[in-house]
Amino acid sequence: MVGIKDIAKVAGVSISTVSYALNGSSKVTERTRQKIMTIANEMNYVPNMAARTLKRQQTNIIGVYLTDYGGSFYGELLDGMKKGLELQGYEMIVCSGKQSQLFIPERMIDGAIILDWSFQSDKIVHYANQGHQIVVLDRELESKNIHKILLDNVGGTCLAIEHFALANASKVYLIAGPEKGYDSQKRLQTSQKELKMYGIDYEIIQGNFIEASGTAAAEEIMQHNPTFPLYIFALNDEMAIGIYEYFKNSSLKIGEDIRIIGFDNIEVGKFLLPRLATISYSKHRWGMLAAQVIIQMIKQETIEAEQIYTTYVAGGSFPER
Amino acid sequence: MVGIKDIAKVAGVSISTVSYALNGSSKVTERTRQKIMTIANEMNYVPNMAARTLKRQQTNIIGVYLTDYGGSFYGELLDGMKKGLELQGYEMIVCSGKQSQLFIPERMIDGAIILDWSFQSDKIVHYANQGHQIVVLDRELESKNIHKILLDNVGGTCLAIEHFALANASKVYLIAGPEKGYDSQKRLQTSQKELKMYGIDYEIIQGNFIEASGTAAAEEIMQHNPTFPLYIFALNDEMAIGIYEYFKNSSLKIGEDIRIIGFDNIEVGKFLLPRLATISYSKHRWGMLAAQVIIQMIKQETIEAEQIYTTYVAGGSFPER
DNA sequence: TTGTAGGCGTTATCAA
DNA sequence: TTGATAACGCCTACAA
Repeated sequence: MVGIKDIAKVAGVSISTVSYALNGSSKVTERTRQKIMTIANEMNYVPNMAARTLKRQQTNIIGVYLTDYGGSFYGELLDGMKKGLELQGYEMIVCSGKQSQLFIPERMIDGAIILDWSFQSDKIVHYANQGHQIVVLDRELESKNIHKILLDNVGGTCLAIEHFALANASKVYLIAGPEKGYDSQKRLQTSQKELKMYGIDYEIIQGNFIEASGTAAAEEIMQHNPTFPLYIFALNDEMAIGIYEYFKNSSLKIGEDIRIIGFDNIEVGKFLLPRLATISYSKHRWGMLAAQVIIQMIKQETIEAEQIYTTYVAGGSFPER
Repeated sequence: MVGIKDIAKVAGVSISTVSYALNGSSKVTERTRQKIMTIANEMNYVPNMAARTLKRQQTNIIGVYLTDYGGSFYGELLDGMKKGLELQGYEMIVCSGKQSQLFIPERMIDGAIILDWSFQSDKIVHYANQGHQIVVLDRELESKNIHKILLDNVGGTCLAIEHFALANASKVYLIAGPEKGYDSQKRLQTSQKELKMYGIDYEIIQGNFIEASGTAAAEEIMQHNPTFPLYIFALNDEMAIGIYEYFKNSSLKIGEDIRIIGFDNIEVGKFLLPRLATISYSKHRWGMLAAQVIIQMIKQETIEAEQIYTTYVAGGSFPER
């Protein structure tokens, strides 16, 4: 492996001169710099990250933690983050799982963005207390070195319930997400509260935010001999897709007998037939914002609290009257 | 930050004793080890990755390179890789974009798995020649330190074309993927060759493997006043979904007037109405295999060439006679 | 069994 | 303007 030492030897200068030249210091003549740069290029020199990190005590890498890589949800969000980080000269790596959580105390990354309910809150707080910078997108955590950027689940849920009310639904089935999940909890709580307010009956079916659980939920509902039209609020789109799946070969028609609203506005929702009505928000902006905030934290700049707002997207799965 | 030096001070031993104890060397008494371990835990000691890497010259991290994070394609593949790597005590990070390609020469990662047509082949070869271990999933590259695990595009394409032939199609529209992409090229070439063999007429519409290009392709086809039923081979499922989108509000029905076969068997295909007929293969196995091979390369073990085989998945979008 | 010391590749301080 | 040298935190041969 070629290091600055080798370059120094070839160029006939000392290693410190090489270092200065490569790092654009004004302490070397333009001529020596040129010479050294040329040699470095010819020798395919690339600085050793470990050595540089050890000395600098920073990596310029931000770690993003996800529960898993599945689901069609993450794409836009990650693209947004990446763009935001690139703008500031930071790299992004995407991780998942317990082991890679160690990157934080190991100082492999300068900061972490977390959207991973399997990442325990006390661990996050623990790391933050040790001085690591963390942005959480999926829980409320008040602590030094932690900032949160949350989705306005309450607003989104209210929008959805409002539509059920306008449609004069007498009962709504709520397909819930994972019990530990923040977004999931928030959506469920708000749904219950709002439905009570409108005096609408409801029933909760436990799901876990993946398609299969939506299908299972639909099956469960059907076993209860429900009355039609059936009103379903799937607390995320993936489960709504699972519901479509269940009724695919049934004589019951989505948009007529079965009326569904989802949440998240994932890409494929718009390709469903009929289109899935859902709650939307800008995942791209969410990602950009998260990137911005983690950098501001690292640079010790002041940060203003932000939230991601939602809108209602109409679709044939929930016809307007 | 607490380092072995601090632990040594507290424990009243030298730093090397601490190091030995933590690394499970047999050069310390069980008692001192216990004592040191306890202290280390109490002090929340975590080894500094940069320092350790600098010394050991390896990170135990494998980098996976993707073109982007979008698309519902990657989930299973990454989960497979992660599982395979975990089994061997390696961590996985997912990267995208030019900048992060530097992780390779910087020695941030011990090896790379590439499924990213925007990663230039000559760069890959260059890195490999410098001794870096690389597995490619999206191109044919014969070189030292490079192994490839490819999808059997030829086999899959033959399966699809065979079905068009069996259906007595007289003309097939081929919706192509990105011109630079290996899988895309392979599928297109094989399609042409096979269709010629069967004496079936065809027309190529350029796409780029994303949904929108499928919709555009459908529009283009319709402007040609085609005869029905229309036979379409979408070289990946995402574009097939785009085609569904186009005909959603049309009087033409998919599975009757429009007969489609896709490629990849992505999750959502089975939720489409009618189900998308497609070419399937195990993404999970592909990921596991890639993980296995990169580790074997690092450990200098012998590796046997492998390929990922395909099967045909029937669906209402292409009714059997 | 434990301690001393040199080195991994860079950066940065201080002299020259 | 350049060069010698001491860190950064950890590992490990060698000495005690």
